[in-house]
This record gives sequence, structure tokens and C-alpha cells, in this order.
Amino acid sequence: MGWWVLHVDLDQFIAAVEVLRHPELRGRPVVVGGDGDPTKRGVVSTASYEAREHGVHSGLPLRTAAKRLPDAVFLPVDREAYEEISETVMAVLRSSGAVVEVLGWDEAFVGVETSDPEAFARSLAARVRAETRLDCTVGIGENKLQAKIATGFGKPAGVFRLTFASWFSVLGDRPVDALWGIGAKTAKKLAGLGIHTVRELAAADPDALASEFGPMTGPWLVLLACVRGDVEVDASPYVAKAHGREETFQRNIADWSRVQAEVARIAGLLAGDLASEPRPAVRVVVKVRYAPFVTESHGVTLASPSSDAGVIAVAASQALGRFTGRRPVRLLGVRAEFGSSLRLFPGGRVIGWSRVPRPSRQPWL
DNA sequence: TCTGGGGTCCTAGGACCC
DNA sequence: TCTGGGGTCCTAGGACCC
Repeated sequence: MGWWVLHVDLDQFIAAVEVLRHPELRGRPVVVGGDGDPTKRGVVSTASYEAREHGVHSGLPLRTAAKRLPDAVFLPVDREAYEEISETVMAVLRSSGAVVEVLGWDEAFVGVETSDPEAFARSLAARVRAETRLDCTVGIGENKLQAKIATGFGKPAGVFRLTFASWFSVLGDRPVDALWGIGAKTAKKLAGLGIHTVRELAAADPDALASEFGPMTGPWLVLLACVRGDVEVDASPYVAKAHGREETFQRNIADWSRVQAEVARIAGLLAGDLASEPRPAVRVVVKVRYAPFVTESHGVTLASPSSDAGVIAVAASQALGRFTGRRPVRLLGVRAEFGSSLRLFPGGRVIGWSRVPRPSRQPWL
């Protein structure tokens, strides 16, 4: 017996849900995003595998997707439907008796004591399929990082195991952005330092990276490549630290009085969301994205914590008043932050799945 | 036909206090 | 008159993820 971390990830989740609801779409390229109108501003949330074959993927502007694949079926995002099915999937995972940590609509970590993690993974996938008719892929690892990355090698509808023993043979020559937590910007910066692969990053000097990326992030990048990651699967319910609403306008807004009116409207929507939230907001932040995609934010701390719609509206208006630019605006957002009930333990860092010690004395190498 | 919306965490600089 | 460090908190921005 041993402790294993599994990462369960539904295959093309949103598109798969839509195909279940619209069986006639099976086998066709399906693109879900925005309000379903590919002539509008918006991006692809999920594309079916048939659409991905034509270069349409998550994050792609809908207009570009329509250009590449004019015959695709474009559908609006239906959050409530996905949330409902997601709940069912998570309930199935929990019914296995394992510890389940939900990561999003379509993925979760599952911690389990077993002598045969592949068999357990296949039984999980079979149960999910029986209950929801959705396929999933299961990554198996000795920690969360391994499990999460393993999933990518198991897609679609497969099972893949990644361990300390196989890490470098599987990932050593892959680019650094294969790692969970390294994106395009960091990869480019690392390339500038001559670091291109996971193996090279694992051998990099943490102190040198600290001066480039900061005292925590630099050494942490090396730890990532060395497969240092959290083993603990935490089933405690997710508690958001902030809630926000934001909106990209189909046409830029040049009239600042209309900007003020839209911020008031969005603040009202947010206040509505906060009504079902037991904690009061302590701070309200307004975000403005100008037409050239330059984003700024300003916030105000409330005199006393509040969820009152009037208080949120006044605070948002005050925050907006801190903006001095009067250029055309493409996006407005309002965010409410809650008091930090959770404190990081001193000298520590919590980044998603892993708690990593302060990198002051390089204990890891 | 450029580039959503919901979040999280870290960084760096300045304020402020002792 | 000039000049310390250390600590913490706050703020805005950046990177990343789903």
C-alpha cells in the first residue's frame, strides 16, 4: 500500500457537456465562448477535439476562431449547467471514499491509499462515465505536481503515472513551460538566461534566479523543476478571498460620464453577489482597461467592513475618481476583497498546491 | 477583424513606526 | 544637523491558472 495523488480532469469538459445536451453535435467542431456570437469580443472557453484539429483552442479570440473554422458550431457559455454537472462529478469522486480537493469545474485532486493506483484510477473514470457519460483522464503521482502533469500525457480518457523515478526521463528535455506555474512570460525570461528545458532549470542556481525573479519565486522555479510539490490533498471547502465582476464592452466607451454610470451598474451587480456572502468586504477595487489594452486599478479601503450596496457603490465611485486618464475604455471591473482570515504561516508561502519554505538558506540543494 | 471573466499569489516601493 | 536599520502594512502591477 502507498499514498498516491491522482489528478482527475474531464476531457474537453464544456464542449462535452454541450454535446451531451445536443447529441446532434457529436463529431462536429464545437466552440463554446462568450455569448455564442463569434462576431463579438470574446474568447474561446473550450473547443471540442474536432475544433482543436483546426487550431481553435481555449483563449483564442472568437473572431479568430470563426475565421479559422467558419463552419464550427458556436455556443454561449452556460455556467450554471457546467456547475451543476461539476457537482455531480465531484460527488462521484467523493463516493469512492478518497479525499477530494476540487480545483475547478473540471478537475480535482484525489488522495488515496492503494497498492494499485492505476486500477483505482480506472475505476474512478468508469464511475464518472457511468454517472455522467463524460470522459476523464487521470494522472497519477507521488505528489500533486506529478499528478497534474501526468494528466497531460494521459489525454484523452487515459491513465498515466509520473513519479520521482520517471520525472526526468519523461520531462527532462521538455520546455520549462511544461511545468504547472510557468507560463509564456517566465519561459521567455528563462530563455534569456539560457534555460530552456526542465533539466536545465533543475540544475539552475536558485540565488541567480532569485535576483531575476524575486526572493521567493526564483528559488521556487528550481524547486518546481526538481519536482518538489505538495503531497497533502485538502478536502476543506474553498473559501474565496475576493469576488469581482468585470465586463468588456463591445464598443469602447469614450464618454467618462458613461464610464461612471457603468461602474455604478457593475458595482450594483457585485453588491448583489455579496448578498449571499456572509463576510463583509473590506476593500473595493476598480479596474479600467483602456482601448490599447493597458490595464490600471485603484482601490479604496472601507472605513468599516460592509456588504451594503450603497457603501460598495460609493467606494467604487471614489476608486474610479482616482483615475486621471480619460482615454477610451474597453473594460471596467469592480472587485470586493474580504478580510484575510487566513494568514500565511510566518516565513512561508502558499502557492496553490504547495507550501514552500522561505528560500533564505537554500536547504533544498 | 486582436486579446473574457473568475480568481490566486508574489513583488516592489513607499509610508510609518520604533 | 544628519543619519541608522528593522519591521510591518498598504498599494498597484504582473504572472499564472481554469
